[in-house]
Amino acid sequence: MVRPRFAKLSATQQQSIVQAALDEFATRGFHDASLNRVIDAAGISKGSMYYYFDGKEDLYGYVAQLGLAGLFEKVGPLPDLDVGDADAFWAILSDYYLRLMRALVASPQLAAMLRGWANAAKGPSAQKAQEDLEQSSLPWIAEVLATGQRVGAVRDDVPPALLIAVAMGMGEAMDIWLMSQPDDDAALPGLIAALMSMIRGAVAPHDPSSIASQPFPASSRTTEPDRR
Amino acid sequence: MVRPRFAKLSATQQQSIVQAALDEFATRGFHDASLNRVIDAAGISKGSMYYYFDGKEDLYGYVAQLGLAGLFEKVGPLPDLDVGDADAFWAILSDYYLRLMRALVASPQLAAMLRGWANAAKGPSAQKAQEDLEQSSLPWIAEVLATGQRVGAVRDDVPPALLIAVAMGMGEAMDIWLMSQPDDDAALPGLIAALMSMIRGAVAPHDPSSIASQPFPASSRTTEPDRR
DNA sequence: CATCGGTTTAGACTGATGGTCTAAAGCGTC
DNA sequence: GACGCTTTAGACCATCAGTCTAAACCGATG
Repeated sequence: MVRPRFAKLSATQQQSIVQAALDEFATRGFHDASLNRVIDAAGISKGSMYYYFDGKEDLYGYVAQLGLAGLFEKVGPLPDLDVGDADAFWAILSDYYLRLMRALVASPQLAAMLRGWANAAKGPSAQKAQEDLEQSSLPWIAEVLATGQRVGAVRDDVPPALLIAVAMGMGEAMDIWLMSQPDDDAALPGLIAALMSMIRGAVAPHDPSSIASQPFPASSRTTEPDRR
Repeated sequence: MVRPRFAKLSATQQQSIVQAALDEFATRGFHDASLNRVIDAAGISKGSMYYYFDGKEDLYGYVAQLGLAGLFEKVGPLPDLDVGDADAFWAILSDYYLRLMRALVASPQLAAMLRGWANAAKGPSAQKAQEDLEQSSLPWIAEVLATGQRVGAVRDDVPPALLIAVAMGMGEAMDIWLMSQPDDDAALPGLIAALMSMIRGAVAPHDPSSIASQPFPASSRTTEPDRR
């Protein structure tokens, strides 16, 4: 944990450390960030750094938490969701999420830092390996989705890249969850069925009357076609 | 890329290297795996290792791809999905996924290795920092889900832990996708709406007649209640 | 003012990492 | 047997996160 001593530092000194850490973590991700560089940039000695923080993770945690706290302060607390029916629930949640993301987009450094925790954390180098691995599964998924759209099993009101990203996110979460379950072979089919019903729910076309979602604006279909 | 020279090695020597790498990566995750240990375990010299592989990521990529190839060989290719209506599409996909996960569960080392790429990769140490970070958001999400269930906005036929895992996976994917988009403030509301409609689709109760999902077996509700 | 004691800083040091490099050994071919 | 390419060995490098000791600082007390 952050040592309480840190709070006793002068505001400017606190900020120079936090800023140095933010810069480093945001640009290089957690894994490739160098504590030594942070120390240099902050203009303190190694001894001082370890006097204030338990280590790299501790520093990251502190800075991230600080950033998040600022974010939530800007956005305010989550409104009470228990005020009406399901539609009201989703409307409130949607609005809050929008405000949150707007605030996050407004602080690119924090965004980069948070994004980098699990992902860009694998620095520029290790990312290549993952890309290679994903490259083999990505066309696969894309094709499945395309087929799904053809047979009317998959919605087409959302940019395909987003559909793929979310589907992969779901898949990853499910895989990890499944792998962390006791391998009860008998329970597996039920679990898989539940998982697929969730994916289906997310990805299947919706009855427009039951879900009042405004149509997706075609303008922002400029979704990094270069990324492949 | 794996140097072609590697293929010229004797099968036993190839296997000793692959096995050593698999052991190391599976037990310690990518990040905490030590190439030096793999080299020792495989009984080769550093020079040889770097003569056959470009580096750590390369080795990981090769071993992972090898494992995946074996998996898909066992399971067979994805059947043609374009054979009927949406229901057929989902039925085929669901069945294939089930077979895939069964095969994966049957090879725990490969499972551990893949799981460890992004997640357990952060060794025992770094995990704590992430837990701390998630700890603050997890109860938050859990509460939102609970409220959602109360107002009928969230399904309750799936273990809450799974619901949370998948919802967080979706959220993470969306956040990263959103952050990687050009910040077109005007397009944001439309995007968020699309995202929320996907989450809603995944997480909302389904009309049982439209989605023939077998009810979730209450037996396997033993989903690590200790993890909190 | 002097001394004492806790707090803070400095930075040398440790053991480890992934990766590089050079020199030698192996070995097939002429 | 000698040449020349392939393969191996392992010393070496920069860098990393983290430890540790000794000095500097500084307020309180005599």
